[in-house]
Amino acid sequence: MPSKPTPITMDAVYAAPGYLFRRMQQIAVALFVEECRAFDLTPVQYAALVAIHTHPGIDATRLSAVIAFDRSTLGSVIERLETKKLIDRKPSPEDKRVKLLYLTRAGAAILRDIMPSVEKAQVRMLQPLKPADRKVLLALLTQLVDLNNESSRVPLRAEDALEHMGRTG
Amino acid sequence: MPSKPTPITMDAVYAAPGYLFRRMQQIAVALFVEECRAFDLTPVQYAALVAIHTHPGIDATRLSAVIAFDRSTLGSVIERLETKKLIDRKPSPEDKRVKLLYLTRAGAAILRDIMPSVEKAQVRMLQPLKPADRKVLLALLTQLVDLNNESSRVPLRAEDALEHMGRTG
DNA sequence: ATTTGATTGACAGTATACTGACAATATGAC
DNA sequence: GTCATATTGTCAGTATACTGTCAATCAAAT
Repeated sequence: MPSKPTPITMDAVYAAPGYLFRRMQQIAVALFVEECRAFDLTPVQYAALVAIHTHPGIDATRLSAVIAFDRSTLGSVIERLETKKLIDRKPSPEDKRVKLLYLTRAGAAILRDIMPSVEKAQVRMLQPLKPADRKVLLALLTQLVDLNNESSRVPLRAEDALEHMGRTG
Repeated sequence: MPSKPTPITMDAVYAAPGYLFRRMQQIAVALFVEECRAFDLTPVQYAALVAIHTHPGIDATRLSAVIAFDRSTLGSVIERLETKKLIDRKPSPEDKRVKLLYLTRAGAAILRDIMPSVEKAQVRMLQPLKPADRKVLLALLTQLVDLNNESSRVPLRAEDALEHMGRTG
């Protein structure tokens, strides 16, 4: 027999995981921006800086794999970081297509200084839950993101994305 | 004594709730778009259609409160829905500033037809988890979004947002 | 060596998001 | 009735996201 049609109600929207993830993401960004206002860095820019810090001399394509951000989007992010003089872009001697990314002194400094604020924002996101529940949510969310990795447009390719990079960096 | 500085590693980024929420939101959108490709509707457009369906004659400001979307953003969303002839915008007889929103026949039809695909996408998002874990995650996420409501730029104001609407709609 | 195919960074186009501002309009105080 | 204030929709500006395309370049096959 045919299954009954889903009722069209706002409650169905409010209870949909997709809606909840969207809301939570917006809340997360709002808290991050609020805590880090003094540094004028967005969550994306912050993640890019961390990745360049831990992988000096990475190129844009590999950076996009390491933080799972869209390659096209990353272009403008990198441009903004360069304008703010937080990173340097140097042409690769081995591959004329590639531009290698490095933190400037200012970039390394802002990254060091922003950490406590970033921490505060991350704590605030889960603060309303009981400590035990925070752990459960975080564990399940980590699992879910990992298991859904291939469903995203830009799957995360953490360290293995760097296998083919030069050994000099 | 001073607390030790947070180490700057990618693992810290990968484990940060804000990063996980961003990833999961991107995955959720990708799955929604994939399942609903035939209807050419985004998650945001879908939510707006549902809200207009359940609140015919709502105006843009109240719509933004009911689905917790930014008022500025909603302007272009409404415009796109109008271009697709899924909604009508009629001036309010009571308030010359206000434009009231209604589903067209095509809008009501697409909403009815898209429901199974939306359902499928929502199921797929949590599919990788064990059934019991899905419930736990959804419950905690619902709680967290609710408790963080005031931290978002556009807090959700569900039904009470409609208290001051005309009784005619 | 030349051709084929893949990769890199860039760009154009669309769609959320948020900030801050604005004119038109409505509401309340007086 | 008038003035101060608030609200509505709109717009400009910035920042992700994703799609698709492109020239330059590289790598691999022959």
